[in-house]
Amino acid sequence: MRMQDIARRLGISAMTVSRALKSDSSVAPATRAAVLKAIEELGYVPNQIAGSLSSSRSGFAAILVPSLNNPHFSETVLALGNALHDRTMQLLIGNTDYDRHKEAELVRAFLARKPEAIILTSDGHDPRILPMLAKAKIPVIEIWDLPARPIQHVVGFSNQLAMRGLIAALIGEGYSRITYLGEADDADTRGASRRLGYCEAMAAAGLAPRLCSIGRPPATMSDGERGLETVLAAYPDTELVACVSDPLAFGVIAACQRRGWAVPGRMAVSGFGDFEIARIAVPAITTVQIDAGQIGREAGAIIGEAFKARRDAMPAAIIRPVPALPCLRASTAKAG
Amino acid sequence: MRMQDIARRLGISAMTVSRALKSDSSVAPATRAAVLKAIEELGYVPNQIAGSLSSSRSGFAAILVPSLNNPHFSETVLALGNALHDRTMQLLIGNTDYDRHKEAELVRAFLARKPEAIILTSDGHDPRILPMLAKAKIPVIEIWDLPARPIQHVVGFSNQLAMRGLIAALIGEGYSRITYLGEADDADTRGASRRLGYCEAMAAAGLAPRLCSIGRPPATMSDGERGLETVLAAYPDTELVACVSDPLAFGVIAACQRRGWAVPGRMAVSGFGDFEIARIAVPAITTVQIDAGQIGREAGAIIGEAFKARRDAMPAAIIRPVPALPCLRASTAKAG
DNA sequence: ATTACGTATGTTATCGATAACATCGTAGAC
DNA sequence: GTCTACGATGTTATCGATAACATACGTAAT
Repeated sequence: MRMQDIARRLGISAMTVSRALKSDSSVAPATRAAVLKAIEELGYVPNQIAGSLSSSRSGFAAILVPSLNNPHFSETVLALGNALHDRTMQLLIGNTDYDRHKEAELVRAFLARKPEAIILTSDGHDPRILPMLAKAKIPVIEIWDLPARPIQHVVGFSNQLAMRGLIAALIGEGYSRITYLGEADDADTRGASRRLGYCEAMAAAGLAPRLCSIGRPPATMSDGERGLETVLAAYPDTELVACVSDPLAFGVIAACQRRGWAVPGRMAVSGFGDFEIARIAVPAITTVQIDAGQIGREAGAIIGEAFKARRDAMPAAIIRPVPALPCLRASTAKAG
Repeated sequence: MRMQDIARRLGISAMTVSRALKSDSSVAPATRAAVLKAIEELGYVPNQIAGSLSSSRSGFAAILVPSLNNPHFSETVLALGNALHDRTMQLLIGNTDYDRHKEAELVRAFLARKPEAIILTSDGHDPRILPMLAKAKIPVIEIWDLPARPIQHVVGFSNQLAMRGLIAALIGEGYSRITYLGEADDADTRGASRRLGYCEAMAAAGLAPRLCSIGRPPATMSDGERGLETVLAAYPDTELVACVSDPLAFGVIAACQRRGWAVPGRMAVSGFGDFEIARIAVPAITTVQIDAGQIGREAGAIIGEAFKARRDAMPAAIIRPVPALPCLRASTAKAG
């Protein structure tokens, strides 16, 4: 069924049907009512593929996340989806699985569908995507970090500074034998940034870095449970395990509790991200607070601004930092 | 840039370029190599919108989930995405937010993009989507439950039977003052099914149901933390809180621990779904085991079968049950 | 009364790839 | 050596909506 069929049925032209479906175009109220009624009765669903080809507006934006399973990214995706919904745009979601090659493949596949904007989460990209993105001439937004050399717009924070701040605060609390537990793979440069931040904070306090790693990202609760062994094998005198993320920290805490070790007391643990679990867990987990939803909303706002700017010309790159502050909780409390 | 441009550059026709990009069509190896080289050099990305309109194959499937934030659904989505990737299909993801109206809106919006299959997660649908789905003439797969009146294909399990089985097992362990904690809103009929299963198991044991509810779905850890109060206010003698999901159960356990109550011992808690947290938490949480990934993979397989069947005609509805068995863990262990 | 303009609608061309059909050459069969 | 068949490629029509332009009519301004 095509617009043509609706039109013929009403003795009007397809163009009028098309116009009746756009709220801003001029159609007599009676005509519009008749069209909508016919569409409803016939259960007609317009073919947006044809519409997109003709109008060269696809009506969606694409977002690539490293892991949909990560509640943080899904919260960002959700918030962005809602923001776009208000602009009657849909969101196409891609999962890169922390893999640059897969990301490049997805970028190509998505660009083939002509998104009106694209949001990238990982910051270390396959260099081949840059020319493709440039040619696409659409807003590109990198989120969840502050890349050294941004492609275009950015909404994020410095993972390095954030982790450095957290570790510095913990050193301030009196900890010194702090061991870092994170991913081995440098493909996740957010993880690498955090590790670097840890090293800097240690160095600033005159302490040697103590690094341990689980496998490749994402860092899961199960990784944390196993990770405690790794940490103790390498640095038996560890008094605080600084984890690359909250779920990993939760796993470490669980492993401690299984051994009958008090957290804090026998062992302190910190995370990163302020996942829900960090607030609910007993003990509550010291972490770095990030508002994942805000990142999504800001990205949505930038898309809106970019479209407005395109009309007025002058699409300047927007760098929008979001806060990422240490939040000390029970898991690293010093025995009072 | 169009295929035409690539073609002209090589002195061939656009059709040959098109063919060079399909691996199964007959093109001279030298020609194909030249085309691929030119495409690479020019950074050409085919316009799939035009391709879809022409070939009437959009190359993607759509899935609607109630909540992307729920790690279970995101695992299903992930597994399905991988399964489809092998068929060079992409996955368009929609979030219904446990809202039938929103679901209907998304179904319409997705169908406008002509997906080649559609997967629905919630089982209580807005009746208006049925004619639209029927007209679309594509495979429809309902997942995560066994609907009383399936639209077409199904991959899932009976939430009602699963919860009944779990509660029966717990009654078998010697519990009787079991209070159910779940969502209030009937829009989430999976939750309603589980509640019903609980009621049946209690009735079968001659016990009166003890129902408490948090707000509308999804049930979060925070809801669980608050939920303990609700339970104790209504049924102060509760010895086991049976929760609609694992995160909720975790919240209840955390609330108990904050009060200094031993779990189990002073209070037992069960969940549903076998989320990672159920295995890692201390104590590990008694739950119903579901393989969320398997549901996604099976759905992917059904899409494959449906396409094969379409060629051979005869698209019979496939009902594929997946296991959902009680798994008793420490959180409901009786003091030995 | 006439011009001008705006609203409601129709007509035609177009978006870019691909299906379907047409053509040409050449390798192998007899 | 001629015929057949198929592999490689070109040509044309098409998918369905919409942009752009065209038309017709009515109303307000002069």
